[in-house]
Amino acid sequence: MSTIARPSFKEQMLAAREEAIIQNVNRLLAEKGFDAMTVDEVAAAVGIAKASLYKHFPSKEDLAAAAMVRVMRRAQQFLAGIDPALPVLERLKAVVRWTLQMQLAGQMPSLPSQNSSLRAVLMASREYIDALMGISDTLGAWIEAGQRDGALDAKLPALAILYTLYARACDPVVEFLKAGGQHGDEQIVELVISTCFNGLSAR
Amino acid sequence: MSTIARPSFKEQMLAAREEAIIQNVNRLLAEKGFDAMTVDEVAAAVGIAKASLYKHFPSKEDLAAAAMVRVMRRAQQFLAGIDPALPVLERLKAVVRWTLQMQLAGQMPSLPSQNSSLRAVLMASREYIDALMGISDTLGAWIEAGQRDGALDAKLPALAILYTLYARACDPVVEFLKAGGQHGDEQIVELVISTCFNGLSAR
DNA sequence: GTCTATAAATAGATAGAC
DNA sequence: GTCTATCTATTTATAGAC
Repeated sequence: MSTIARPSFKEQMLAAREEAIIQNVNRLLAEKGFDAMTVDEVAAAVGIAKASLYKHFPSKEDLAAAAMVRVMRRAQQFLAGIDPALPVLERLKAVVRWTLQMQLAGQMPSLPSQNSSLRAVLMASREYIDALMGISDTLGAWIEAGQRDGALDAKLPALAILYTLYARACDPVVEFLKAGGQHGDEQIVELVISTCFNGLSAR
Repeated sequence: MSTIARPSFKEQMLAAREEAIIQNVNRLLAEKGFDAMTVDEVAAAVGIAKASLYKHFPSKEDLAAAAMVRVMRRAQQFLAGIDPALPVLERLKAVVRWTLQMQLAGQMPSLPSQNSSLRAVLMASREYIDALMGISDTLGAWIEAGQRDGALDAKLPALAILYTLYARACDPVVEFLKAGGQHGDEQIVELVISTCFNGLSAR
C-alpha cells in the first residue's frame, strides 16, 4: 500500500529534480522558443549532464511537452479559482490578464506555430490534450453564456472568440510595448485587454 | 552612361535570379519560419547549388532580410495605392485585410519574435529600416488623424494601435480558423478584422 | 557565377563505467 | 541516475576547379 499511500523519499527527490528541469525548460522556451532552445542549455541550466536529462525525458520534444502540460495545468487551476459569480466578461478578462502577466514575467513558453515534430508529441500527450480540452470546455461555456446574455458579440463564432483569447498568450504587442519602455507592466496589460475586448475603433 | 541608363542583359539575368531566390525564401519563411528553414532547402527550391546562393547572399540572415525587405516594399506600394479620400478606418481595415490575405496565401514570412542573429541583420539593413519607418510614418499619421476625428479610440497610445495592427500580420487565429475548416478565407479575414477593430464585447 | 566536394561547428541522442 | 566521452546527422559556410 505504501506505493499508493505516499511517495518515498527517493520518489520525492526525483519529482523535485524533474520539477527543476521543467521549470528551466519553461523559462528557456519563453526566452528563445523551441527551435532556438538547445538540450545542452537545459542541462547546463539545471546543473546536470545532458545524458542525465535523457534519463528523465526521452527527447527534446518531450521536454517541451512537459513544460506545456505544466502551464496548462496552472491555467486550469487559475480557471478553477475564479469566482463563478463574477460576470462572464470579468472572468474572461481575468484569464487574459493572467496570460499577459505570465508573458511579461517571462514564463509563457512559446512554441513554433507551424507544423513541427513538437506538434505530434503534444497531440500524442494524453495529459496535454486533457488539459487543453478542459480549458477549452470551461472557456467555451463561458463564451456561450456571454453571447446569450449580451456581454459578448453574438455574431462571432464561439471558436473564433476562443482562439482570439488563446492568441493573447503569445501576443507580440506585449514585447513591442515592453521594449518601447514607455509603459509599465500593468499599463501594458490593461492596454491589450482593452484592444482585445473593445477593439481599436471608438465606441 | 550605360551603367546608369539601363541594366545590361547580364544584370537583368542576375536580378531575375535573385528575385527567384527571394521568392522561394519568402515562401519557405511563411511555411516553416526562419529557424526551421535551411539553406539547402532554399538552394533545392531555386534549383541551384548552395555555394551559388552564397555568391548572391552572404548568409542565411541576409537571405531572410532580403525577403523581409521585399514584403515591406510591397506593403509600401499597397499603402501608396489606397485612396486618400477614404475614411481613416476604411484605409486601416484595407491594410489589415491585405496582411491577412498574404498570410492566408502562405506568403507572409514569419520571423522569430525573440532575440536572434536575424534581428541584428534586419536592424543593420538600411533598406529594411527605411521601409519600416516609411510604413510606420504613413500608418502613424492615419492613426492620429483617426483619433482626432473620433474614428479610433483616443484613449489608446498611437503606438499601441500601430503595434496591434502589425501583430495581425502574424496572428495565429488565422491558422487556427483555417485548420478548423469551418470558414472560407474571406470569412476568416472579416472575422479577424471585426475582432481587431470592434473587439469581442458586444457594442 | 556555377558547380562538386569538404570543411567546421553544432545539434540531438547514446554507450558504458560507476 | 549520474557522469564522461562519443556517435551520427545536420547545418552553415567555403575552397577550388571550370
